[in-house]
Amino acid sequence: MDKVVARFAPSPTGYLHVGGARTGLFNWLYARHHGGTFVLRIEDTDRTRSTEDAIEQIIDSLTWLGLDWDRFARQTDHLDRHVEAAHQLLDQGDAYRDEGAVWFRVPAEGVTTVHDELLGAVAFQNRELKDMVILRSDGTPTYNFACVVDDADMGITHVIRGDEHLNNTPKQLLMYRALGLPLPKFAHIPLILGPDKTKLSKRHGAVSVLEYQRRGFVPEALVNFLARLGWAYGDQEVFTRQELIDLFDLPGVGKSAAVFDESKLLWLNHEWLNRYDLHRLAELLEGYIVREGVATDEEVHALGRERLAVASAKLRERGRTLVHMAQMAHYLFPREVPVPEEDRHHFTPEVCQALRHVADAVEAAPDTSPAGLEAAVRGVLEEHSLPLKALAQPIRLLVTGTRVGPGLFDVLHIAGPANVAQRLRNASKWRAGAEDTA
RNA sequence: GGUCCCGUCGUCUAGUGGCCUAGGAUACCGGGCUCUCAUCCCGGCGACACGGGUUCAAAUCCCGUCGGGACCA
Repeated sequence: MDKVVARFAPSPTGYLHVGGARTGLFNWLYARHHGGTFVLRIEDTDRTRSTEDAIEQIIDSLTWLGLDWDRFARQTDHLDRHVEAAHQLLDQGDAYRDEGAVWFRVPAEGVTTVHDELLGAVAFQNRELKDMVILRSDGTPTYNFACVVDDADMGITHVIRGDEHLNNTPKQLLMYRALGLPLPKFAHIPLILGPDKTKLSKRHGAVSVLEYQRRGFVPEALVNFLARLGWAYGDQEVFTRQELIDLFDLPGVGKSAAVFDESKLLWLNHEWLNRYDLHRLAELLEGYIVREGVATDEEVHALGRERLAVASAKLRERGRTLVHMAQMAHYLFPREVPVPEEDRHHFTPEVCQALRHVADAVEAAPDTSPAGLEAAVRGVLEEHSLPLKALAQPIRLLVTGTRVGPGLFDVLHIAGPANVAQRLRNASKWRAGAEDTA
C-alpha cells in the first residue's frame, strides 16, 4: 500500500467546532496510525466569507488538541492551477461558460458509483446530478472543484470527511475523470448531531473547541470523547493519544450519526484530570484561578506552585473541570470566607469557644501534615469531650464557606494553619443574628 | 419535493447467524463507606423502530413500511 496522505480541509468562516474537530481528528489518527502524512489545508476560496481571524482560531484549536500537521496549505495559493484546470475542461468541452461563470457539464446518461470505504458502493444516476459552477464570475474557483484539483495535486490518498459531502462526491468523481487525475479513496463519516438530532451548529450553544478549553476541559478528554463518537474499540472508554493512534482504523468507525452529549465528556474530563501530573495540573489551574477572579496573580504566586499542586490532588477529586477546581480553590487564599446564612446556626457559644481552642492547637501544631493537624484537633476534642462530628462541619464551614469538600484534615492542611486559625477565631462573627457586628 | 445515508437502553456504543432471556460506559435512582460532598463498592431502571420473508436458528441476511438526518431545489 502506498504511503497514506490524509488531509483536513476546514473553511475559515468561523471558529472550529467540535464536529469539524472530530473530522480533523479522524484524519490525523488515520495518517498517524498508518505512518503517513497529515495535511492541513485551509479552504479559503470563498473570500467573502473567509477571515484571517478564523484561520488563527483553527490553528489554535488544532494546536491545543495536539493535532499536528506535516504540511500546511491555503487553497488560494493554488488559484492559478484551479483556473488552468478549469480551462482544460473548457477546452475539452467538459465545461462551458454561462453568464460569466464556468460550469462543469455532467453527462446526461449513465451511473456514477462512489466506492466508499465505509459505506460500500453508492450509485448515483447521472441524470439526477446537475451541472455545477466551478469558477465564479469573479474568476475564483468553488470549493467542490478546487478541492478535487488540490487533493490530486497534493497526492492525497484518503479523503475522510463528513457525510454531508457524500452527495457531492459523484460530481467530483466525474471531474477527476475529466481531468485525468488519480482518485483518492473516500470515507464519509457520520455527522455529529446536537441534542435535537440536527447537524451540530452554533444554534446548539457552546460548540467551539476553544470554548471547551475556556470552560476548563483538557485536550486529552475532548480528544478521547470525540474519538469515541462514531468509533469504538470493544468496551474500552479511556484512551491515551498513543492508544488512539495504535488502535484507530476505518473498520472500527460506525455508520450512524452520534448525538453530542456533554455528560460523558464531563466524566471523561474528570478521569483525565485524575491522570494528570500534579505539577502540570497546578500550572494550568493557576490560569483558571486568575481568570475566574478567584485570586490575583500575586496571590497565586505567593501561594506557590508546590502548595497548589498539593491542593490540586484534593480539588480534582471533586472538580470535573479546571474552572470548577479553580472555584473550589478560593479558601487557599488569605481572603475572607463568608459563611452562608443558612449554615450559621452551627455557631453556638459553646461551639465558638471550642473552636478558639482548635485555632490555638492548629496554630501551635508542630506537624502541619493532615495527620499532624488531626492529632491537634483530636486533642482539643478530648478536652471538651466532644465527638469529631460535633465540630467537623462548623470547622469546614468557617475554613471553606461550604459544607462540601475534601476530608476535614486535608482541608486544614491545604488551607494552611494561618488561614485556618484566623477563620476559626472569627467564628462568633457568624453566629446566628450576629452578622455584620464583628 | 428529489437524491443519498442512517436506524441496539435517555446518550455513546459492543454485537459481523447460534456464546444474546442483548454486554460495557454515561446519566438517573437506591444501599454501603463517611465529618460533608465527591470517589469507590454493591444493587436497580432502561434498547434490538415495525411488518414480512430466508434459515434448524436473526439484533445480525433480504424486501417493504415508518422514523431521523444530510445535500440539492
